[in-house]
Amino acid sequence: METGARQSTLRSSNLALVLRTVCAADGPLSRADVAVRTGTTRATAARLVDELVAGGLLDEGERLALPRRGRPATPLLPGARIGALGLQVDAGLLAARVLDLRGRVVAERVEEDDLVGSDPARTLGRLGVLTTGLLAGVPAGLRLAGAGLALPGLVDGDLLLRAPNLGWSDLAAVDLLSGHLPDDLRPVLGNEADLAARTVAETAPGRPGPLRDFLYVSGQIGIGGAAVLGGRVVTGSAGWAGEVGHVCVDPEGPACRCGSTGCLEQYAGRHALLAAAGLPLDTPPAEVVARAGDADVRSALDAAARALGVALAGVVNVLDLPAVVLGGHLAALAEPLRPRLEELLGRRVLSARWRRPVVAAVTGPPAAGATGAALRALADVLADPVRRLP
Amino acid sequence: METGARQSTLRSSNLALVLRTVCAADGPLSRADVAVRTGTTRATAARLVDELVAGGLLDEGERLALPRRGRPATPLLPGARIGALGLQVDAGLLAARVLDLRGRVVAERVEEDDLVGSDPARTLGRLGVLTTGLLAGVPAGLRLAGAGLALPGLVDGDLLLRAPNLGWSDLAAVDLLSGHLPDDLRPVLGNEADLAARTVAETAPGRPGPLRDFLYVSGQIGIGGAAVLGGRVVTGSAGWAGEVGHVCVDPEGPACRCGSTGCLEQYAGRHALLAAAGLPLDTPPAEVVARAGDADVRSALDAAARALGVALAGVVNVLDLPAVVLGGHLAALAEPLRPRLEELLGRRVLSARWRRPVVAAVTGPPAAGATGAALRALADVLADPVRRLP
DNA sequence: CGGGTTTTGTTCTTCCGTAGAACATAAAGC
DNA sequence: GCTTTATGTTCTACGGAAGAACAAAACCCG
Repeated sequence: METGARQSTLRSSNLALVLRTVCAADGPLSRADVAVRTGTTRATAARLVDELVAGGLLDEGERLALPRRGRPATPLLPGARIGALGLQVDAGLLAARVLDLRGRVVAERVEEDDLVGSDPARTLGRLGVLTTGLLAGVPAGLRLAGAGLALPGLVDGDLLLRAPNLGWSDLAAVDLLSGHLPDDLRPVLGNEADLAARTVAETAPGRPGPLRDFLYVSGQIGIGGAAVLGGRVVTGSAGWAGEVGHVCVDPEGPACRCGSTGCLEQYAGRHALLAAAGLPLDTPPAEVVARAGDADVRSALDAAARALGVALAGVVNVLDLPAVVLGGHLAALAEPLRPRLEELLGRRVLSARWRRPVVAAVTGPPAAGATGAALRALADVLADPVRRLP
Repeated sequence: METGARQSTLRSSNLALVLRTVCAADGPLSRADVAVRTGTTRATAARLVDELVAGGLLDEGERLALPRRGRPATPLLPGARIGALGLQVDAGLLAARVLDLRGRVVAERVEEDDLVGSDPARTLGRLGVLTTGLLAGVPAGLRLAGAGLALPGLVDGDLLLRAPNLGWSDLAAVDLLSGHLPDDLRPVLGNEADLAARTVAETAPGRPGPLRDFLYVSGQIGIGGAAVLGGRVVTGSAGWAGEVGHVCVDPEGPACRCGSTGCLEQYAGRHALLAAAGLPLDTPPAEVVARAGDADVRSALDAAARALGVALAGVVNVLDLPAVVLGGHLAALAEPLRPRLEELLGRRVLSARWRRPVVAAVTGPPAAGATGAALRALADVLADPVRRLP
C-alpha cells in the first residue's frame, strides 16, 4: 500500500536527491553547486550536505584555491569509505570486486578457470575463499553496504533455478556461499546479463552512462541479455527477463538445448559460432577476428550477424531502442559483425527510416557482472541514504 | 534537472495520492477509509479530501445509512464533472468518446466506414464534425480536462509519420483536426495499440486492471501491439515501441510491405490471414470462427497461431511477461488460436517451466483506442491534481 | 426512551523541514 | 587597503502533517 508523504519524507527524499546529484556530477561540487542543481536554497543544501558528510556518504575534499574570485568552495565527493562487494561465477571465471561510492575498484580478484559442469558447492566455496582473501586486504575504514552475486542463469530470490552454461540447477546459491562470508553480508543474487547491462547504464553509482535506452546482448557460451529502458534494467515481473538468446531466428533452424528450435544462441553463441567456423571451442575471440578472412570463419560470422540482425530487430521493433550494445565475446567480435548487423537492423527495424539503431560494444574490464552486482548494492544506498545515517 | 521537494510538494503529492486512492477503490470510500489506506491521520486525509471536493475532483455522495454502528460516513467518488475526450481513426471506423473521472462513458459516437486510402484532411474533418456533435450533447457541467487521438501508426509529437493501414504518412494530424475543436482542446496523438493496451492495464482512471505485466497484441489489417510493464505502457524513447507485427517469424518468409521478410503480420494480420484462408478480405472474424472446420481456414488459423507463438515467445523471453492479451480481430479469434498458441509459448518460453504464459482476449466495446486516449488525458489529471485546483 | 458505544469528521496545538533574508568568510581585482 | 564576488552559516517565518481532544451521528441495550 502506498503511503502518504510526511515531513520526514521530504528530508529523506531531498537527502537522496543531494547524494544523487553529487554522484552524477562529472567533478566535485560545492554546496552552492548542489543548491543550484537541486533548486533548493544554499541554506537547505548545506544542511543536507552536512548530514550526508556526517554519515560518511559524502566526503569533503581539500579546499583547492582555484584562480577564481570569491570564497573558495569546499569540494564534495561521494563517500570513499562506503563500498559494496560484487561477486561473479561464470563459465570461465570467478570474480570478486569491491567498489566504493565513487565507482572506484578498491580491490579485486579474478580467477580464470573452466567451471562448466563444476560442482556448485565446491565452486562457490572457492569463491568464498577468494572473497575472504579479498576482504582481508580491504582498508579497515571501508564499510560494506551490501553484496551481490552475478550468475549466468535464471534466479529466484536466494535460489538459482537453472544456469545451463554451468550445468547447474535448483541450487540454494546464497546459502552455499554465505557460510564463507561475514554474517552481515548476505549476497543478493542477480542475473549476469542484467548486472552487466547495469554497468553500461551506470558508469559509477548514480552516474548515468551515455546510453539510457538500449538492448544489452551478452555473448557467453549461450547468449543472455537485458533491455534497459530509461536507464533502468528491465528484470521482468519474476526477474527472468532478458533471454534474448532464445528469441527464434528461424523456426526450421537447429534444435536448442532449451527444447525449442532456431534460437539466436544456436547461431551467435560462442560454442555455436566456433563450431560453425570449424575452430576449437576454446578459441579466444581475438583469434576469431584474426581469421575473419578464412572462408569458414567468415561464413560463421556472417550467419551470426544475420541471426543477430533478425532477433535484435524484433526486440528493437517492440521496445523502440536506439542502440544495441554487444558484450561478452560478442564485444570482441563487434567489428566484423557490425556492418552486416547494422545493415540488417536498418532494413528490419520499422522506425529505422527516422532513427537508425546504433551498434556499440562494451569496453571495460572483464567480469562486468561483478561490477554490476556491486553497483546494484550501492544503488540501494543511493535510493535510501537515511538508513545509513545516525 | 530534478528539483528538490518543498512543503508544497508534500501537499501536491498527497493530494495526488488521495485522488488515486479513491479512484483505485472498488466502491466509494469515506474520509476515514482514505486515512487508513494512505497511512495519514484522519485530520490530514479530511483536509486533502476537502480540497479535492472543492475543486470538483472528488464528489461527495449521498450519506446512505448502512445498518452499521457509528456515525455514517460520507461516500467519496471520483468527480463526475471532470471528463476527457478520446478520439480514434482506424481502417474501419471513426470514434469519439467522452469519459469521466469515474471511467463512465458520458457520450460516444462511432461511425463505421472503410477508411483505407481515404483523404486525411476529409476524414479528420469528418471526425471533427462527429466530435462537435458529440460535445453539443455533453452535459454543461462537465469540464473536459484534455483530449487524445488514437491513430494506427507511428506518431511523433503532433505529426503522424506513417499509418500503413490507412495509407497515410507525414501528416500534421493535430493541426488538421484542431480547427474543428474548441481552442482549448488540442488533442494529444497516440498510437492506437499503446492506447488500447492502456484500457487493459487501467479499467478506469487510476484503477489498475487485473494484469500488470503483459503484451498486448492488436490485430488489425496489420498487427500492432504494446508491452505493459508494471501497469505502464512501454512507449519507447521516441514513442515508436510496440511494433510486434514486424517481429520476424521466418527470415525466408513472404515479403512484408515494411521492406523486410517473414514479419508476423504476414501470417496473423487480418488481410494475410483471410487471404491464406481463401476468404474475402472483409469477412468478419465471427464468420472465420464459424468456418474454422474448413481445411483452408483451419490451416490459415494454424499458421497464424504458429507465427504468433514464435514471435510472442521471443518477446516474452526478453521481457518476462506472464500474459499475452489479444485485441482487435485476434480477440475474436482467440478461441481457435489459443490451444496452439499456448502450447507454443509453453515450449518456446524459457521460464514456462516455472510459470506458463497465459493467453487472454480483450472483451470490451469497440474503439478501445478512443477510450485509451481519454484515459491518458485523465491520467494527467490524476498525476497532478493541484493544477486543477484554485 | 435515554444513556453508553462506536465510528466518523473537525478543531487545535505541536513539530519538522524548507524558504528567504541577513550575515560572516575568504578569496581576487584594482 | 578597499571593493567585489562567491561560498557558507545563522535566524526567522511559514506551510503542512501528526497527534490529541472534541463534536456529531448513528446503533445497542436495558
